[in-house]
Amino acid sequence: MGRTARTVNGAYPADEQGLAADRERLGRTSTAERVADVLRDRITDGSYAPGDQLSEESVTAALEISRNTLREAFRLLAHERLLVHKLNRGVFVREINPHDVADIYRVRRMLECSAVRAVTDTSPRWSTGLAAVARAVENAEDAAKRGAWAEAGTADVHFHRALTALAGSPRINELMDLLGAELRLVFHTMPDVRALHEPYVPRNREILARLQAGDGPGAEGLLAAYLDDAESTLLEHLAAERRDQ
Amino acid sequence: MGRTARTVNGAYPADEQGLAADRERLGRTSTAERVADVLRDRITDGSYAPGDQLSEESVTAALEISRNTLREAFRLLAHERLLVHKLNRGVFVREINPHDVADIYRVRRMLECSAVRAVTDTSPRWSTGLAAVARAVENAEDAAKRGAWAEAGTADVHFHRALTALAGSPRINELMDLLGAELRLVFHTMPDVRALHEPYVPRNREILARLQAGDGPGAEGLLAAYLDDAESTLLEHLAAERRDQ
DNA sequence: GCATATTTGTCCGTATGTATA
DNA sequence: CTATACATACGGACAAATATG
Repeated sequence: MGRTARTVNGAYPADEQGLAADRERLGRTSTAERVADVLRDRITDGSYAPGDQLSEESVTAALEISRNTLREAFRLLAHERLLVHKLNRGVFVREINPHDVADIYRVRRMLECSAVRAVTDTSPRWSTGLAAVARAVENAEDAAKRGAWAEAGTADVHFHRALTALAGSPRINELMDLLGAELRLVFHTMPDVRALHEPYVPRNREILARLQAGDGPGAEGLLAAYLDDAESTLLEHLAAERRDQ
Repeated sequence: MGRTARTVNGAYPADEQGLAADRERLGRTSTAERVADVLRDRITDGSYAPGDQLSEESVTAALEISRNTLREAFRLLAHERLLVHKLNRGVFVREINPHDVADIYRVRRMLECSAVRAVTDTSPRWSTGLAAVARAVENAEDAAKRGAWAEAGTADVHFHRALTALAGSPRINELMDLLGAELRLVFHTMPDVRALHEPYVPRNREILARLQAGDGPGAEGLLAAYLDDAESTLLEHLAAERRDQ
């Protein structure tokens, strides 16, 4: 997750004028934001399942905070689409439906393909960005070798985030973080994480190779195929799960 | 603004499972959201200028609401990037800098060009979307004829929103709404709104014509040139304004 | 359908911490 | 350095909506 790159206010350092002053404040967060961090981890690691209600009373008791503070944290996570706020009923862990998955991949196709297509040569302009992509590929390969498929999934999210980061846009990076967090909600319901991630490890390596050769459009073709396949896999799984219930 | 299309929770109807139940709740909003609506209007119409602080005390007194409720509204608007939240200092109306403008246009180029390029024929698949684009063009032409340049600016925002809406993605639509609101913050500092909008009215008409002919790539070329020019104009204005101060 | 219990929505008062003149 | 103003966070209270029996 690129979340660590964000500052206290959710903005990226480049957005601010006073960089030095910003760095000084980097470690400081409000209680609500720290609470949101805790809850976000619980949600993305599956401790809270999609559809679960987070009652104000239980969470305030567990974390020893006031209701007002917790409600601010809820707002933050609702904006990240990890929680849904139902008026007078409370907040619930977001449930991703097939329509959401289709839209997430629609957006990813637009953003990732645009970013990758712009790579048209082997100039050093892309070198730092491609280094991040390469690191993600290596991490995925390493995790796959060790059979750590959850870790491979994380590396895969990093890989795609690094691809869109080639565009150099703070707003796009932030959006990709949100989409990645949403997708984790789905990944967590998948029974066989290995089958989900294994095929994509070598394909990511191929995409990287094209980019390193300065062939953005070629990489775009592979990437589009990748995204279509990944979307189909998730949608089939969701349909199967719905039949079971 | 496409804001009217959004439901209480900020999600689009298509995101939810129970559409009927959703419609029932469409009119209902929390106090915090109604407060956010009021403040949003005040910000986008310029009553609050960029950089202004919105102190909790003055706003709670004016609107007769509690600080807790106001703080929830602040969170909403901070997420829309209309306010910036500075820890222990309060909330301020967002000030857009050149770096922001460059990024906004970078994102717009990616989204709008992708959406437009996908139009490859004259099939009815695009007809409803293109009708919305056409309406925006007509509204802009009508406003220009009457010399209502602020209105023409609004129609221009609608035009571009309608272009990206061709992609059919709720998430992209929402993102464009946010970018549009941010851009209004800049538009409002421009001294000559006529010079800003007038040249683009006929260019929008041209883009529409290409799309109606099923020539998405052709429209994309015109659109890219449009966005480059608009970005340059805004950046030059911001630079000039900075010199004045 | 009704009455009750539970939970959220909203407000207030206050104590503490932080920034700025 | 002090004083002032303001934001942060807490806890209690009651109203309003919802869920449950």
